[in-house]
Amino acid sequence: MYRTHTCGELKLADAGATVKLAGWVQTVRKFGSITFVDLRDRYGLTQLLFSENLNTQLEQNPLGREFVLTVTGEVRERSSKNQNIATGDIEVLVTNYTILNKSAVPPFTIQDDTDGGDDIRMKYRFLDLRRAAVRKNLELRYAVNRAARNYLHQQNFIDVETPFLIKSTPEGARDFVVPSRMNPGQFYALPQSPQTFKQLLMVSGYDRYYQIVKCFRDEDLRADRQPEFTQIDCEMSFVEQEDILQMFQGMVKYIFKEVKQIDYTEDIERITWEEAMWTYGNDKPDIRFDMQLTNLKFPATTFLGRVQVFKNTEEGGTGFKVFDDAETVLAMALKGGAEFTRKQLDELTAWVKRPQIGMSGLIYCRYNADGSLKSSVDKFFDNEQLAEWAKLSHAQPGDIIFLLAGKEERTRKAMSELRLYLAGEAGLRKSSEFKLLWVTDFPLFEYDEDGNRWVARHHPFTSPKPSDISVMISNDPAIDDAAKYLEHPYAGIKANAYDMVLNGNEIGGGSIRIYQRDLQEKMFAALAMSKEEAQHKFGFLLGAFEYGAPPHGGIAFGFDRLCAILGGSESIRDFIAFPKNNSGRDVMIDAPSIIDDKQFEELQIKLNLTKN
RNA sequence: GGAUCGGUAGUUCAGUUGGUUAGAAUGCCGCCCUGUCACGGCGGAGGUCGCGGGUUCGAGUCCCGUCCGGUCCGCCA
Repeated sequence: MYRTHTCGELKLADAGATVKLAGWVQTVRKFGSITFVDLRDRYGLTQLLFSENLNTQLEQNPLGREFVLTVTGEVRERSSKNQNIATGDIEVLVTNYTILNKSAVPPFTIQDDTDGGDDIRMKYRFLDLRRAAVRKNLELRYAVNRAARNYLHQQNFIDVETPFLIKSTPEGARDFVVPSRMNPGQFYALPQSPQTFKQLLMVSGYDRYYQIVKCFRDEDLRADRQPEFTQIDCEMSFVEQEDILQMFQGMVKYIFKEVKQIDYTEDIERITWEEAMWTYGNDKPDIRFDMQLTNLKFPATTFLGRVQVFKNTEEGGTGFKVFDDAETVLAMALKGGAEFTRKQLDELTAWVKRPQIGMSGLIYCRYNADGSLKSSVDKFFDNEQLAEWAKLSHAQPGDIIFLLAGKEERTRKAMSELRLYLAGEAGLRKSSEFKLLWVTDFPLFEYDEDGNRWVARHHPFTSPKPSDISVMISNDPAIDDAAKYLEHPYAGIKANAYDMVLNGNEIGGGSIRIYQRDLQEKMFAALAMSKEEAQHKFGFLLGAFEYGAPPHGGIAFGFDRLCAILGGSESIRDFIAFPKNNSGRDVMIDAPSIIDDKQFEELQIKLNLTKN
């Protein structure tokens, strides 16, 4: 027997007991004739005391960091206790020890505040995973997994596994493909999500399905995006949007309670996509803080019924060319911002001019504590006009108002980024505070100017809002004049889709699906997919819809991202045991890699690299 | 595909205007130490400054290219 206890469980009450422990040497503190060793395992640290009778053995078999030991000894109360660790009241007086395995000197210290950088820690991830800080993240991940399963099980969901080797349907993200040896020249694709399979399970009558499942997308990575990632994938039959929202806000609240001991009792706010874009310039707004946008000018084609503050050029304009030429002008007040120095404002201006943001400038208007207004565009606007901006953007004395002008989409995005940046700087984005939000009523279609066709904003199985189904059925999707796509009836069709947003991150998204063959065919046609193409790619689904498909809908949560946010981190890599790096590589096992000629031969594949 | 930051001792980093033998901390090795827990004290070893080219009397430092890593834009139904 290697051990009777773990390194995290011995307490003062165990004093006098003879125990065996096994674990890794964290530190050796030699002290003349006695030696202290901190022994570590998954459960904690226990101090071992080697007294002088073991010195001969220690000289012959010295201990080093990360050596694997099993020790026998007596639990004793410490003469000087350590309040910082759970086992700090006791130590184990070692009578006998065995080195089970030696260790090379690790390239970085295996401690919470390690001296290792990301690069070296990823290369030696198996050592990094020994650190309590990383282990806690994986424990949190397991807790979220357990909570989700418990909740869904209680709600009568069944976990059904779906295949990983499926058919490529190049719609949306790029597929990872796998060559088939037995079918030369043909390829499987790895699923971007089990979407069609879970819909088929609905047709099969499994009316509540879930799976915590790997999904694969061959797209560029980010701190919060990996090529293989995990979703909590769910689908239900005989449901409307409201049923789904209730069921899954219940799940998220349950996870908060189980994992973070947070009672999220308040109602989860809801906002339509259009409202979100109008108010926050973003379809996944962070609502932990206010700082709403004020639309002073906007294209007449959108947000009908809203009043523009700035006149268009045809109507005389404002005299300020930047505003007159702009499609959109947005304003946003920042609390206490009147204190900003010229240097800070210059830095903010440089910040919005970065290519990633791409604005040509930042206009500000100080609302000083004494009530006076001072703007960077004073010569174009009088005090009365500045006062109106202040009023519309709900600025108070002591605040500053920022204005951005330009093309609608870019300006919205820029202001949204500025909002998040300023809030972050002001400490309004605390990782310990959680705020959920449902975003609903997304547009069903987006217009792809290059392809002169509609593309599905969510995916092609998303149903329109019930009230928009007739609009879709009775109109031809064809567009004659690309410039006037916004006037096409399809531009206004809303999807029966919803996203769950947590602290400005999309953690889940789903929709009520199409379950009638004719509507699904109309959708494929709208996406410029021929009948033959639709039959080739999705014939199995269209066929299944003819055999009694029930109304159904579902949602998928980004499991890694949810864990990261609950753990207070920006990066999902900290919550994945063996993540990929920026270029999609696993630097520990050095994958991907070249394969043997024999493998190419079996697959009847020849390389034809066109670059390098 | 693009932007940007970084690459110097095992590790994390500093390195001034281009100028003598490239430093610190930590880790590692040796000696000392019976109550430490970030132990302490003394001593020591450890460097192809990512790689290639260029400018220069002289390059860690400047220029060009390239590789690797981080972050972001595009992309991610």
